[in-house]
Amino acid sequence: MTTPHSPLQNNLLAALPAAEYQRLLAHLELVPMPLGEALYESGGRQQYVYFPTTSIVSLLYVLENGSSAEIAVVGNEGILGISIFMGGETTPSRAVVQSAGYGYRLKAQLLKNEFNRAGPVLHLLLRYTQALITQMTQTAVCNRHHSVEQQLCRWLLLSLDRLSADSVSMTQALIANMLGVRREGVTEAAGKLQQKGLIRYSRGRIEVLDRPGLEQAVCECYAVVKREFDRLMTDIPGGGLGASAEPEGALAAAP
Amino acid sequence: MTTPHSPLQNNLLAALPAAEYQRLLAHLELVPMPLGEALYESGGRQQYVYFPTTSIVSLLYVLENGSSAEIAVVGNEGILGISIFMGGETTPSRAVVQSAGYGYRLKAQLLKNEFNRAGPVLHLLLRYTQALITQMTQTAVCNRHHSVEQQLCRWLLLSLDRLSADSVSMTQALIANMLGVRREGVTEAAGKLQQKGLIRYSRGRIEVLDRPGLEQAVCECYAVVKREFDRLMTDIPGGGLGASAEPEGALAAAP
DNA sequence: TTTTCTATGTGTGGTAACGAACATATCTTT
DNA sequence: AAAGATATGTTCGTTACCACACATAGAAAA
Repeated sequence: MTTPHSPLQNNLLAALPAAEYQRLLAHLELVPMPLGEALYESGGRQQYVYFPTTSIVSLLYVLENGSSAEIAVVGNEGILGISIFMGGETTPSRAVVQSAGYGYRLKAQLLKNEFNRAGPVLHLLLRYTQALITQMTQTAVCNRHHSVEQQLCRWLLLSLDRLSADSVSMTQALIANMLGVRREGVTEAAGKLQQKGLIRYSRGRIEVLDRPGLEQAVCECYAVVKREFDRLMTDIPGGGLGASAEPEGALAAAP
Repeated sequence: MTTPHSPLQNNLLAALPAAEYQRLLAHLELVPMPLGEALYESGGRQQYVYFPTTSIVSLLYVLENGSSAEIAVVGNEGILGISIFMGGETTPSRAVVQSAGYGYRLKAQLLKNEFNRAGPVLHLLLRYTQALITQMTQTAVCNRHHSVEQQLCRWLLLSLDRLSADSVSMTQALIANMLGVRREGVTEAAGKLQQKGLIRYSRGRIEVLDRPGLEQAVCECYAVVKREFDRLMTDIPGGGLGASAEPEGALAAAP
């Protein structure tokens, strides 16, 4: 059986005005994203940006001693490779596929050109980036103040939102790696959640049995992130920062 | 005695091409930034953006239970109010003056207008934002993996860099609030650093005695952040910092 | 001076997470 | 069915940080 794939499964692409979408469409390339694949390495130049549709990708920072910490999760709501348009070209973090699936990729230069038209694409990407920033900062806060159990809840809910599903394939060891904690810590936390009847766990598959219950158990960090994404990524003002459209200043960068 | 103030003490303003700087200059308003003042509240609409010159400002997230965590530090290298041009208008965090001093403020709408010209101001601000993102993500990593002592070192070095000084006025209680740890934890960590002869501490004043030693004691996080700031904020393609005094062109982006 | 803040140092006991080693369970392969 | 691999569960001693209480010491005010 073949699932029908469409770039519109990615919310950012789906939010583009028709003209911009049409311009990009021909250059979007469907690619499988197998578990564990590294889309970007720390400091590496990025040839493509990725728009996940059915996959989830983690932004990870790997310490010198080998341990790691997740900085953010990106799924069908977002894009990988923000440093392309932010101007830095690279970042010190890695991007690793955390849940296998598909996505579309686009040559970095093409996105840059589109961004430099200073139109709706720019505004959409910047709003997304701000939402991503919120996720990152909330990760910092959560790392400081909340228990492994709470963080597991947050991670689960954020991941499920990005998969539009109620179960995720992921071993406890992998999750521990993302959260930057011990595998045993995840086992213990997951055990507690299971006892409470919130999830069911079995060999690399987590099913959420009681989503409202999970949302009860999670720390405030989840809601903060979710609220910001909702606020920033819906109700996008008609393609203009503040003042109404003023194409006079639009620049540059020959398409 | 009157210290001479100039907007050029802020690196972002100093990096602007002459034309852009001239446009903004008349609207820049010198303001004192007293210790503890909140420039922005969580979720509050922001009327101004701020360019610190001799002050440092912390971006803080305050939890429901009242404890807090610092997300980033902004000094004379940066700007406060990135959500103005990113498009979200607000953020869930607060901005609190951590070290008293001065800065220049600018009406939010004026910066927005300048940003929307999609010229060098846009590129400069986005590069700065990317550097800030690195600081935020590294904070998340550091919170997860490093000791209070290491984090104190990082905090000290980042703050001193932003003050261009070798001492900072700050009680241990305040620092604890920033780092999101107990005051006693800071006392203990500071005591160790003092024993090692790296700093001298006395009633709200920290002097760095051995900066190389501090850089030895700090975790990798400091270097990662510093390196990114250096990389992104110097050698800006198409004008500004690091480049020769050639304010022309500037429209970057198209190689 | 003495008093009164405020800042810093210290001590005690509790807890969450850690590192390491090991036990059990389930899936895959032969 | 047996063997092997992988995933999960459990235990134990250790450590870093916590919360709370309280002691000391500078600075400022009386």
